[in-house]
Amino acid sequence: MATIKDVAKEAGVHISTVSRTLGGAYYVEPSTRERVMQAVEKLGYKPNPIAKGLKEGRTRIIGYVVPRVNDSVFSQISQSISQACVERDYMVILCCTGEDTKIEADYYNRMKGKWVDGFIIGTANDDNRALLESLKAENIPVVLVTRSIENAFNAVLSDNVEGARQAAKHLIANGCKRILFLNGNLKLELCRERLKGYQQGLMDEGIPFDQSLVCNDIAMQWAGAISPVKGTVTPEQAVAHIVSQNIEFDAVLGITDAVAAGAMTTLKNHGITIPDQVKIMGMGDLEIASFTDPPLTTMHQSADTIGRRSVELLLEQIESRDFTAKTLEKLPFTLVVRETV
Amino acid sequence: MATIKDVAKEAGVHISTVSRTLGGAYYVEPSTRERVMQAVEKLGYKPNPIAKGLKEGRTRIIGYVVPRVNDSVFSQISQSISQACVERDYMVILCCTGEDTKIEADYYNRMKGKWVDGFIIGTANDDNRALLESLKAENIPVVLVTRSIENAFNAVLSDNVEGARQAAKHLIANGCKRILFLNGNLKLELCRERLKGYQQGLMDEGIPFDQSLVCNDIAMQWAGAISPVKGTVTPEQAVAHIVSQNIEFDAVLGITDAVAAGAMTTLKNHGITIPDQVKIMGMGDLEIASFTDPPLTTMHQSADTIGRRSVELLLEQIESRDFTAKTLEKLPFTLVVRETV
DNA sequence: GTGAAAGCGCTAACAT
DNA sequence: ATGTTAGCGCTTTCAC
Repeated sequence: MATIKDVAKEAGVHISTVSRTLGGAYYVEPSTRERVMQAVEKLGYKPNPIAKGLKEGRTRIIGYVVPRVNDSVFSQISQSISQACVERDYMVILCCTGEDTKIEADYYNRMKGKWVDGFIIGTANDDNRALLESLKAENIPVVLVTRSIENAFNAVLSDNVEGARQAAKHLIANGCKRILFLNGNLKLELCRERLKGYQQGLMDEGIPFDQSLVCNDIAMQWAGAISPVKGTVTPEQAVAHIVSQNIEFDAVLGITDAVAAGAMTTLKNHGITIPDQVKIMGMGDLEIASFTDPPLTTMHQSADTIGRRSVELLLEQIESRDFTAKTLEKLPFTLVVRETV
Repeated sequence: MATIKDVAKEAGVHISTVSRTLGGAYYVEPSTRERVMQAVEKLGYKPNPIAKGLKEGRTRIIGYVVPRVNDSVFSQISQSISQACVERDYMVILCCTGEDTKIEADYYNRMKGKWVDGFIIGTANDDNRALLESLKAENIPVVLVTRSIENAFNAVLSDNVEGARQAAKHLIANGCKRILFLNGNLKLELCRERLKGYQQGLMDEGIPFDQSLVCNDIAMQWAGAISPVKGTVTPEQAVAHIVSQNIEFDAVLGITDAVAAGAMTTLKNHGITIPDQVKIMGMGDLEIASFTDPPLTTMHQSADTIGRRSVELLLEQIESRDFTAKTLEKLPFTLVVRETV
């Protein structure tokens, strides 16, 4: 690897001249510049970003923290984050925490300061809030994705209340009156919000809320992707339980597509026809939604936009060196009608 | 952020003493060590890995290059790579190329040398071979995942020939004689190998190979994940075409689960029953395989193992500074019988 | 307009 | 056993 020294020698100038030539913001004699550029070309010189970062106190690296990338939503978001960063000449350092707060704490400790210029974080829940607060206290730029914590942090996510509300209303508009809501862990603001939206949808249409139609703590991801999280129930188990209790319902709203798909499987196994006897909706619109039978009607979440906006927001802060802004961007869901409603 | 200087001042020693205390391999007076450790604790000091890397010429970062992370296989592999690296105190820098060789070339140029200690690469195809060769020529440790290029590079991947062969044989064992093989782009060694395995399976069982039962250039991923790749056909289109041509077949082997699932949808739309009239198999055993109706019989690929082994192999090379080893690890597929065969 | 030199945080060879 | 110092590759201030 050629260094700045090699280039300087090759061009017969001092290293600082090379640095200035490449830095752009200085005037160098055109003929000198020419020679330098030729040397750069010849040696295939690329400035060493580590040395640069050490000097400048900036690295053009961002830290990206998620529970797991093999989650349909995060894999989509990761993709768009990666692309957005490539375009802007930033690097992404990935950390999958598996929702383990210790691993996460460790990562922040190692990365903050000199390693990364800021973080994009997809792990926000009630457990790691203190961690996030301490990042903020140290003035480290942070953008949350997919999840938020009150209005305390920059975040870009889907409008969960509104999305769930529209889902409920779509179901009701199609004649449903008793909608089973398969929810995740209420530690996640996301789950609390979707629950709220579900309730609002009911209320909008004058349908009474029935607590026995809400199941919490459903595993939100495909079971194969993760070792089962304790305190969690598969959608299949939940639906089987509900059915065995003879609780009446004419629709299922899954907090994610995976949940809806799981529910669908169990329903079909019980000989319940979809959408005739029970209608189903998911939220997310990810891969499986198009492969279930019948294909799943769901609320489409713009994962790409979430990813792209999060890096825009973060880099804006980093580059302006202004960490005071607090933006909460809520992107709309859109209804995708397939065949389960 | 506390630096080594701050710690030295706090402990009343020279910075090199701090460095030695932390480095471990040197003897320092226990009382001194004690004071240093207390200062470290008090200040929450973490060595700056950038400075360290600059000095040592190593970064404990590995570059991870994939076409896209929002691909079921790669998202699984990424997850296990990330975990394996966390355990070993390495960082992962992610680059999604979108199969764009220019982006890829750029990334290597920027990263190699001082940025990363080595690469894990999931993009190998006939187009970027020169790029990979040049990495090798520069003595940069590389491990290929999921794909290989002859035996020219370290690689860990599934045994594609054997996997496809077993799939074909399983179909034949279940009475199939005319197996439609929906293949991807032959630029990928992976596709060439699976084709070969398919043919071997046929041969093993004395079934004649019929070229008209092979479709190449099928899009291997879920269409929603990516903008359609040109020169590519969806499995749905391919099957519709075959059916319209009245080509007879009693089974479909999809090069991936997504392909098999797409085929299944089209068949069902044509009123063909599965598995009665046509049996279906995929390869990979990823999320969608459990959600199709009927659930897909497929060859399970151990994505986790691929990820974990690839980092083990890479770090072995990096840490031994011996880049001459050439390991080609082929992991077995295992048959997962569900309901489409 | 360009060269010299300091310094970013750290490690390792060399003194003491 | 510990302090001193050079140097990793780069940017930037200061001279000339």
